[in-house]
Amino acid sequence: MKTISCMNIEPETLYSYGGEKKTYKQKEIIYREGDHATYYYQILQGKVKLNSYNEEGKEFIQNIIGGNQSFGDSLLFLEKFYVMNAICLVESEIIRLPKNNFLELLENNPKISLEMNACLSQRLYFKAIMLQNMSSPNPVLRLEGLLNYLKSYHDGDCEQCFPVELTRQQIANLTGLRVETVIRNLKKMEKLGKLKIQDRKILY
DNA sequence: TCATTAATCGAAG
DNA sequence: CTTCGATTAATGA
Repeated sequence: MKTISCMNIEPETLYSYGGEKKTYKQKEIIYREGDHATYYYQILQGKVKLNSYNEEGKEFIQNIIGGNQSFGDSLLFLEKFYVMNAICLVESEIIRLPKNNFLELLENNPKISLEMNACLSQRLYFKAIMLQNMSSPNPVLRLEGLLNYLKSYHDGDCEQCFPVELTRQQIANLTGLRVETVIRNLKKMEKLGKLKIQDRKILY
């Protein structure tokens, strides 16, 4: 399984185009739903959550991303507004580059531009798979879909040693299930030998 | 030690 | 499946 390194531009390159490093505190909001997309963001360290809320006020997490990954970039080629919020789960170091500078960077660096295409394609691909799994009425399938998705970001090739660093609540918000349902089905999957649980840590 | 947050469980709808 | 209520474990001030 190939690791998704979506995207990882050399920090030096970003700086030379006017990128600036910024440290966000835990729970700090990077941008909100409805804001204009004006920056390209790349995480150096930390964890960022992309979420939105449904009409009942329940949180739905679109994704949780970590080091060396970018976000907010899919809208840089359009004149649209964000459809989700970006919030730091922990203190994070993030480089942000103004939209126009980013586009200029791509123009001058065909190689990076190509990577960008590959990156966006890969996201579309996994989004499609996620969508299928998440629309399943079977909770085990939803969980499996999410776990496969998360694992695709992971490097190792070993069986059942990929640690899922999410709380049960986050998994619930990611799959649209309730915490209890997540817990119960995770146990069911453990019995089926699909994953292991050690000290509450999920190994997939 | 007190308070808060996360994980679990059992029972009912 | 979800909701409710209650217990227990883990973490931090």
